[in-house]
Amino acid sequence: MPGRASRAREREVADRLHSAAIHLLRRARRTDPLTGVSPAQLSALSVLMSGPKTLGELAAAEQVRPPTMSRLVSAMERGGVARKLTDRDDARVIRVHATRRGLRALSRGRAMRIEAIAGLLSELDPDDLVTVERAVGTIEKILGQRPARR
Amino acid sequence: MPGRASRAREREVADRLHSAAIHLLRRARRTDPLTGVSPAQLSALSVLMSGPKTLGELAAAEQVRPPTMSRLVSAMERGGVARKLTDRDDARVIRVHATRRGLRALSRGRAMRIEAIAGLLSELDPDDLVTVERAVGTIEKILGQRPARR
DNA sequence: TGTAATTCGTTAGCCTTGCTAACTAATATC
DNA sequence: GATATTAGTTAGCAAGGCTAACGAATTACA
Repeated sequence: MPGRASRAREREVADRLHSAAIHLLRRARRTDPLTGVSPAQLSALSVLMSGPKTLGELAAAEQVRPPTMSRLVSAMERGGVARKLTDRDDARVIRVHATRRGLRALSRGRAMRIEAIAGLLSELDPDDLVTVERAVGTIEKILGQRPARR
Repeated sequence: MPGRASRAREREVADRLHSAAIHLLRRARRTDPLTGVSPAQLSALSVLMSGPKTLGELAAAEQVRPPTMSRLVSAMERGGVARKLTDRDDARVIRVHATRRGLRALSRGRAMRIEAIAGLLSELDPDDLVTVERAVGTIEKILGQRPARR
């Protein structure tokens, strides 16, 4: 079990990781206005890609409150990228589906962000790319456990 | 010079890196409401930590437009975490200083975010931590070049 | 020197996306 | 059947992003 020296190391890495994540995302977001679909909608669509979700599930997946997701989904429906269907067994429940148009918008918008980041990564030599890839796997792992309540 | 196969690799890594950054920051931000200082202010303060900056420099460093930074700095001044001083040689220029109170708020708020991330990192074995550390260095490097115009 | 162009920052006004509080409607419980 | 719980919505607020349009100061140059 690690002691306090390693805790300081973790903090230092955490600090730099935090800052790198912020600046990386700012960079990636610069393409968003070109998509016609907002960042939050894009992110919700990426959750819906794997199939319909209830509004509550979607809010939880996106780590926002139900009212926020409610409004977002309504905007998505107006924009034609998602549809709300009432559950047939429980009339309180809303199932949210991505439309074909939504999925197309997703791949377009996402592609632009990814392309922006990939463009940065293309400046790396192969070893560094491997390092980044492994680190991402690691971060996915630690984010994956712990479900995330506030 | 890399060909198209490596471009596909870069895209795949970019995709996962993007998603990991989003989820990591969401996690880190959960402590923000406890600080009294907003995330954007915290981030600006961290730039000012290294010394005063003009408003334009600060906007560029934070990758936002001047009006956005103008408003943010005004709010920071109202909140007592920064001060605006007119440059003595060029009266168009505003130099922004962090106040002592701002620096204290920075270390408090930042510490909470960092602690949240460090907590995640503490689940890693030493090898994985080294990998993450190296990857962060790499990402800092590629973000550092290219000044960032839209 | 005096006019025109440029630069720095601000104001005004818009949009998106977070939140909480308070509500309605539907279902479950006792 | 009354009560409690659950799912979403509505209303209203704040933060933080943007563009367009502007004022003031400085620089360039005819």
